Amino acid sequence: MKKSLLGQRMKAFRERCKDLGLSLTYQRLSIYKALLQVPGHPSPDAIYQVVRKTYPSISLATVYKTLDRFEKSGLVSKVNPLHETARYDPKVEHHHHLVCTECKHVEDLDPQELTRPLPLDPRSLGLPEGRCRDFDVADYTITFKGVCQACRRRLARAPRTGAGAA
Amino acid sequence: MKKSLLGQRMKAFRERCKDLGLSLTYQRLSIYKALLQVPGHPSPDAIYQVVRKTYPSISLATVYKTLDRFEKSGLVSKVNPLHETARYDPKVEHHHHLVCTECKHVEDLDPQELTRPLPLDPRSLGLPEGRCRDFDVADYTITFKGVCQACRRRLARAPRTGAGAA
DNA sequence: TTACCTGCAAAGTATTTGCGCGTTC
DNA sequence: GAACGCGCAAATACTTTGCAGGTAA
Repeated sequence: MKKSLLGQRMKAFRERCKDLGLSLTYQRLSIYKALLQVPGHPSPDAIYQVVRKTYPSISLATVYKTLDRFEKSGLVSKVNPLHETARYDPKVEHHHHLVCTECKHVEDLDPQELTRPLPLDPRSLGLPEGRCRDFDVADYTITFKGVCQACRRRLARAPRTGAGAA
Repeated sequence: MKKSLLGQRMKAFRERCKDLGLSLTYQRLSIYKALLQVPGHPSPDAIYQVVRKTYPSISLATVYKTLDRFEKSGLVSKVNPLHETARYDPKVEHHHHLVCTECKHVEDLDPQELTRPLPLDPRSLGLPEGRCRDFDVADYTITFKGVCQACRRRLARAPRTGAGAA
């Protein structure tokens, strides 16, 4: 990442934090900077290892807490999973998933069910040439995120209370 | 799941195991059956809880080992993640991912980069009516799985040895 | 000054592993 | 009978939490 762009992003980050009422600490600044600089979507530990070089006293717990704070504030996104633990599916053929963001329930969706069929071959999906050259793409899956019927009903009865909801 | 279909699937499973040289134990049979019966893509623990009702002496470790074995044999698929630990991304806008199945490296792909643009609204993607009614879909992400350039090179130099590769 | 944030250490949860006994083939 | 698979318990990995002292605003 170019130095000027990095500076620009860091500046935007500072402002965003201010708006959100988040204190600007060197830990937060360096964690965010590491996230911008480390390619490939680092894990909390990977970020910790990077930040530690500059601030040896930082703790892994702080990195976890901070990333969680950032995510809840919409400053970063968690690549992962809608569900953190392993989940298995007896279906091994190419298919997509509907995941409930509330209860983590997962439903399968057969590609044939799509009324606007998509090509099976990921290359035909419009991946730019350059990316295909770098990345030998073998397969793709669409993950639809939403709220299932049961959860919608439950939420309607007992909606999220307080002003906490971002 | 209808009883007849279940029986049919179990039969196919037995045959598949035989072909693969996997011993047929009641643990494996009941774990696979639970996977077919429990909706929503159960976790190892959820499967354990189900199987335990019938075979109280089964251990959770066996469930883990068995599911792993099944996955490596192509009998089941892991819904999750290409990477088990948390991974963060500074980008919060709607975007897709390219994930290297070897090193777990993740790259972002902007929807605009697709030469064949897809609608932003997941409903326009051809989700069948019925599913939309049940599931209030808010968003979708495409995950392209493949092997990155660095890993391709590495594999070319030191290809997977032995007959283990399925 | 005061509320917010950090580091530490301990706890919690998820998953893996080594090993001796039991079962399948 | 030999190879394979199982249950147990301990180990490991990842993540969260409570609290006392430190820091930003």
